[in-house]
Amino acid sequence: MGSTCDNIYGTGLTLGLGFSSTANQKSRKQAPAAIRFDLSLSLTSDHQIYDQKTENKVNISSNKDQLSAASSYSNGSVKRERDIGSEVTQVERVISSRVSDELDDNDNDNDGSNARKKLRLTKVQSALLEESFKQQSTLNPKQKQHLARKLNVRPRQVEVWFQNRRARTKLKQTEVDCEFLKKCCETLTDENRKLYKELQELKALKVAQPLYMQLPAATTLTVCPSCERVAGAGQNSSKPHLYGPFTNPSAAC
DNA sequence: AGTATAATCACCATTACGTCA
DNA sequence: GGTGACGTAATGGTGATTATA
Repeated sequence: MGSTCDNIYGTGLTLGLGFSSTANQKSRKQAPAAIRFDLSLSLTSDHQIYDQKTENKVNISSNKDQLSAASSYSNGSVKRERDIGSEVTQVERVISSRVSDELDDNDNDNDGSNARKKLRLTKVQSALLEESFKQQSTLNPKQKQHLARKLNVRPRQVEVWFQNRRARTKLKQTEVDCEFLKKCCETLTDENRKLYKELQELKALKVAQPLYMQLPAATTLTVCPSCERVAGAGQNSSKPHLYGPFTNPSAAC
């Protein structure tokens, strides 16, 4: 066991965690992780994170950028600790997460720059994720862990992939809905145009044949049950049919 | 039992990286 | 080789819900 400092802040390293120890309300998700990190982990003099509970040590770089990246990734695994329900302690999870994160950093961080590294999933990984998504679009923590192990990626990456996948699905569905509504709108506009035209024809008919005005009061315009048009006497089939009380509606068409 | 606080999660908007034409 | 468009991995913020003190 290496000699330990009282806490990580006693090392003199600037961690660059991106938040202060007084929890920022807008990023309260991050603050607790920082507090736990502070309380349960120490930085040994030989640049190792030391967990007093499990007596585990993790080699880390003193490069503040790497520490910062590891912290943000470990944050994801800390917050899921309660739901996983395994016997592994929370700190062990932090440690193991950090180990894998560190490996990831080593894989990706060749130049030691602070640039965001974007991992490209392989076709096999994407296919497996897609397959899982087909079965269910959300994963519980256990499934997430399992899938992450299977794919050899971080659980957070699986989580992110599913989140983005749901967003893509939603976007596609929105496009489909939009297209459908557009068609509905076109149909209704068409229908409206036809009805307006019929109305104009009826108005013209009313002016040309004032006889209708002399019909008994009981006379009403009726919709022809066959063609669902307003029926009119003496019209051809393409025009509205108007029939009176003594006209056989079925004969109108 | 009611309340305040913290933790977790899904969702969303946005950013930034990798690829391709 | 430079560049813009595009797909998508990753990030940060927010509201809702749940657990805990």
